[in-house]
Amino acid sequence: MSPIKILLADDQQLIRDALGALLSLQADIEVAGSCGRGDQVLDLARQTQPDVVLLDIDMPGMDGISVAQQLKEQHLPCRSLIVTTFGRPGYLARALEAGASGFVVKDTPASQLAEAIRKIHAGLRVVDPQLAAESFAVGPSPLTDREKQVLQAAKDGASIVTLAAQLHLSQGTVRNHLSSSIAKLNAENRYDAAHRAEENGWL
Amino acid sequence: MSPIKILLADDQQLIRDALGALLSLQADIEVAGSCGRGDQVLDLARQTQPDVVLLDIDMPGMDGISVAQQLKEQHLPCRSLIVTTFGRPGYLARALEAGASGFVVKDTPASQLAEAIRKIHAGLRVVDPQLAAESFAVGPSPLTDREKQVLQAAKDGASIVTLAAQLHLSQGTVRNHLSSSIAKLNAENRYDAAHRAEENGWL
DNA sequence: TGCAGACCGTGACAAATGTCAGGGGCAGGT
DNA sequence: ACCTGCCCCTGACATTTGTCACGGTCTGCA
Repeated sequence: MSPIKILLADDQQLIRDALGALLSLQADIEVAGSCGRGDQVLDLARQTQPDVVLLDIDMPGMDGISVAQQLKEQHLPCRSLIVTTFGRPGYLARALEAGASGFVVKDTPASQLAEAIRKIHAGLRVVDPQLAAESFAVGPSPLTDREKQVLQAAKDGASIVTLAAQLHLSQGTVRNHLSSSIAKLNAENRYDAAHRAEENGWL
Repeated sequence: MSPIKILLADDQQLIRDALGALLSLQADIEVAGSCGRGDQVLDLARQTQPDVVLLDIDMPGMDGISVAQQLKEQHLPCRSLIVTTFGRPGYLARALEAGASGFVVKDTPASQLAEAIRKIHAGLRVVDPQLAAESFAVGPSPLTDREKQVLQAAKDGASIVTLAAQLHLSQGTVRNHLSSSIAKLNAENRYDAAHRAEENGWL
């Protein structure tokens, strides 16, 4: 039987190298390539024809979930597995919608990662069980697109005028969006709201 | 020559396992143990007597910098190397003050990590050059202890009354500390200030 | 066609926040 | 003994922010 060819995408080179070393120890897994930018994955996948692509979420160029979606849409003959630091419910939901075949956090034991890759290669789906439960408990995002945008922009501590300028909106509108976000998330203020939304992976 | 014995401390098990696999490939390096909590490192170091301890900063129980300090203070016969995701100038300064022998970010190539371990074992210091430059450019933290505390507490979006209660201070005092922090950091408001302070590793 | 929901904007109000000018206490250094 | 710097508190003030009520546009759906 030929080995499972995988591709590694993570923005930290040490992690790429380390995961590569780890997975190469498995007799039935072969690392076909790796890169540190989301927008390089597609080209690399076309060149190397991997069976499974391991994707981090936080990457420059393009985030891992979008990459999974692109791989799906462009009918690349591979499946994707999200491997991320942050077990945020919203990420899981979005990843599955985007067509990812699996979702594990970076805190799982190495043996389970290899197992996950095999399962995905076999056509199964793999989802971190604890995260799945959390995801159901939290439910879907209550935020509208605009609210997401303003929270996204507010997260770093910009003032209203800055936000309004950035989004080409009036100050009043920005404040209304923020106000409704705050209400929906039971937050104390917009920063609290941005914080909570981010924790759930809704940004 | 006997191999260099190392200890791995990182909160994410997959990273521990992967780094272990990676470093075990080096003929002159041997992984003596690993753990995921800062407050377990000391005991483990006493048991396993490693030459070099690789420490992540973000860990439950105790952060990696404090662990390095403890190792130093208790005269354990080992040196410590901080291996972190975040290349923040303030972290570097604090790590060196705490007695760490090296500081690298997680996106250095694997070969350099092994080299860093060898150098540290040989008694040299290893510091990410780019980060060192940044550290000089940024300079030391301008914040007083109290200012650090209030920014720390403000970071997650709590209101003033909540902050005041947490720190057992009056609201006016909290606002004064925040105000001076904002001024020192050229920030727009306290969240912006907290954000900037965190980017520099001053929290 | 009408309705609901999301979007954009305005204006007004109350509350929270940032700023400033004080005052006093307590440590460390000259 | 004096000064300086940091801490703690107070009170007053202007600005920012959060909330609300309102009117308008557009889209999708029944």
